[in-house]
Amino acid sequence: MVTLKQLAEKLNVSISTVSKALHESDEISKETIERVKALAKHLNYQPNKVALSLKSNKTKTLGVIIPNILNHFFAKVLYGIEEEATKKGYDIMICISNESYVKELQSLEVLGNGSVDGFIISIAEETQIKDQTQHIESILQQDLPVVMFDRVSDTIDCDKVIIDDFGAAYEATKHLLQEGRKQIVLLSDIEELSVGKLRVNGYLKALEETANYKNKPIIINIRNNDSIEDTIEALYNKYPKIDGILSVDNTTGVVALHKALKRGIDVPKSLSIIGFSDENVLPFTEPKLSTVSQHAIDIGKASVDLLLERITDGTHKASKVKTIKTNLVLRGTTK
Amino acid sequence: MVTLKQLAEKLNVSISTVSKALHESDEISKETIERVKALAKHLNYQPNKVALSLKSNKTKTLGVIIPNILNHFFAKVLYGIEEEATKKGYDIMICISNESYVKELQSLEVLGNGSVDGFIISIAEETQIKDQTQHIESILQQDLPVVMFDRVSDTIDCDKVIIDDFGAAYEATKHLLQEGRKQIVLLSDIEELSVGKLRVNGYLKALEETANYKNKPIIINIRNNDSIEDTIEALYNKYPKIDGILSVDNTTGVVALHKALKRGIDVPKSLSIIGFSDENVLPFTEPKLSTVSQHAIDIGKASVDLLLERITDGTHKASKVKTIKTNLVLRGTTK
DNA sequence: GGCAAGTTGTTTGAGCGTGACCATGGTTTT
DNA sequence: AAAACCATGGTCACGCTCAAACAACTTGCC
Repeated sequence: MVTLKQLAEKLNVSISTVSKALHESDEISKETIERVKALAKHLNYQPNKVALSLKSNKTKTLGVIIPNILNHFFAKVLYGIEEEATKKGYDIMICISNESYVKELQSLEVLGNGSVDGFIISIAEETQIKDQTQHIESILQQDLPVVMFDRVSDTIDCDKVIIDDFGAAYEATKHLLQEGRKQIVLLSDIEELSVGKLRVNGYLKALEETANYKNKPIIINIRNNDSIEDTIEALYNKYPKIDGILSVDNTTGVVALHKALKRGIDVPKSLSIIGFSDENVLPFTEPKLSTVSQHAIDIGKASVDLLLERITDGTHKASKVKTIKTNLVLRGTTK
Repeated sequence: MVTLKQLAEKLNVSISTVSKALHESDEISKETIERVKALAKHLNYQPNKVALSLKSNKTKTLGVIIPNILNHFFAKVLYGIEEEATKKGYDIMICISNESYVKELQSLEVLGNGSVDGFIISIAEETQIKDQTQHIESILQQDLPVVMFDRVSDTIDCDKVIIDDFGAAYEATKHLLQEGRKQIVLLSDIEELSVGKLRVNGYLKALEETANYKNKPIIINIRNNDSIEDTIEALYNKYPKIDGILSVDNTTGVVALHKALKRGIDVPKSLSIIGFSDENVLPFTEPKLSTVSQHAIDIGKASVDLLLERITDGTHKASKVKTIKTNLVLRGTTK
């Protein structure tokens, strides 16, 4: 890399003259500025980012910790984060916790050594189950701002970006009820997560509120080692009268649709399905799956904006929680 | 952040004593080492990574530039990159080119200012179409090593990780021929990419070699704005006798399967389908899609290994090209 | 005309946090 | 007393920015 020193030597001026010239300081004569700039351009001088970071104690880099990059939701949030960060002149460093508490802890430690100006994190399943928060508190104590998204912890006081999981599931269930569905099942492979629980509550609330809904709520939790397909087959066998499905994750709804079609069930005439999937599954379904759209890109964007605000304004202000609106996109699997 | 200076002040010793003590130098007495270490631990001292980088001119960070994080193949490669880099003590900085040449160029420039020790890149579609390489050459000239994966450029001399796209498509086509298929269609939504072209060639070669294959090759290219579903419907209408499909991307195969089933075509009895999809689509298909497995995680891992080797050994050695083996995983959509 | 005061353009120096290297002063050994 | 050793301190450099100092002029004023 070309340095100021090298430019200075070639031009027979001091380092700071070069520095000031490149910043177009009015302390420097126009001719000198021209000479310096010409050479800098010719040699393709670029200010060394590491040196700037050391001097300013700012890295212009954000640390991002996500549980699983193979989950399309997180990939999409990451997309939003990258886009917004780049737009604002920030780089991002990525760690994937792989749903492991230890990996998450290590990632925070590694990036906490001055590598980043702040963190955006969605916590690992293990962290959420064990309700571990010390590692995040520790980062906050070092005055490094943290923004949590989607999977947040109530015990940590920091900025957060969430969707209204309760409301989204409530609204989706209400829609199924309005269609006149009499036996609505909730499918979930995210039982352990905060968002999973909130969505279940939204579903339950909607059913409770509906006086003429006679059946009991049916909640099917699919755990990591269970076969989604077998579980759903079993569901259809056990409840042949099922006429509504709310899938609160991004896989089970699609599988439920395929299995229903295979059984000759008429979707949406005799069975409505709503999922929390993303548009990426749409080419694979027919009729097209109706979904709760979570605006993952907006979640990423909002997380960056909150974090940058915090980086600029400091840690003294009260924490903000931003709720990204969801909307119910009715397609072919609902009436 | 706690610094050596702060420790030194509290302990009433010099900065260099603290530094040496933390490195367990034998110039320092055991008691002092103990005292220093105790305080360092108590205050959670961590060496400032930026200062180390400035001093050593090494960042222990790798720059990763991928065209599209929402593509499951790239997400999976990224997973492998992250895992291997972390294992080797490196961080990664991510840029998403979004298939745009300009964004790719900017990313290289931004991270090339001393932020990273090397790059792992899969070039954008636009870059590949325009055959732009100057920006990458420019990075190489700065002695920053570059490893290209999957979408590589023949005109650039650097380490590369590829799969044997030609061979994989050849082998898959051969399999369809061995099943006795008489009219095999190739589906692609990656016509413009080097890998897409190689896969087409593998398909063509296999057909050419087969003397008793009478039909002409049929290649259906689906461009960005085309509807995959409409194109495939049209295909089935135009060629009712089609009995084999090779999809060289990760979407069209699944769609072709669904459309075939809907038409009542018996898969795999009267139609075989092989895709280049990843396992993530399997829950959504029945019968399960037979695929060419690309070992994306291994590609990521190999890219990191090649890059670290290059970082350690310098840029003088001849470039390496590593080919990751594919294998044909026969599932339910082939006989 | 002479000299302080201002103007202009540049250089010097300090410091960000760290570790390599060299220096110092005190004690012990030969 | 010279040599060796020990524990610690001091200095420098990495590349950069910024305040302060400085040199060489030009003005202004009596």
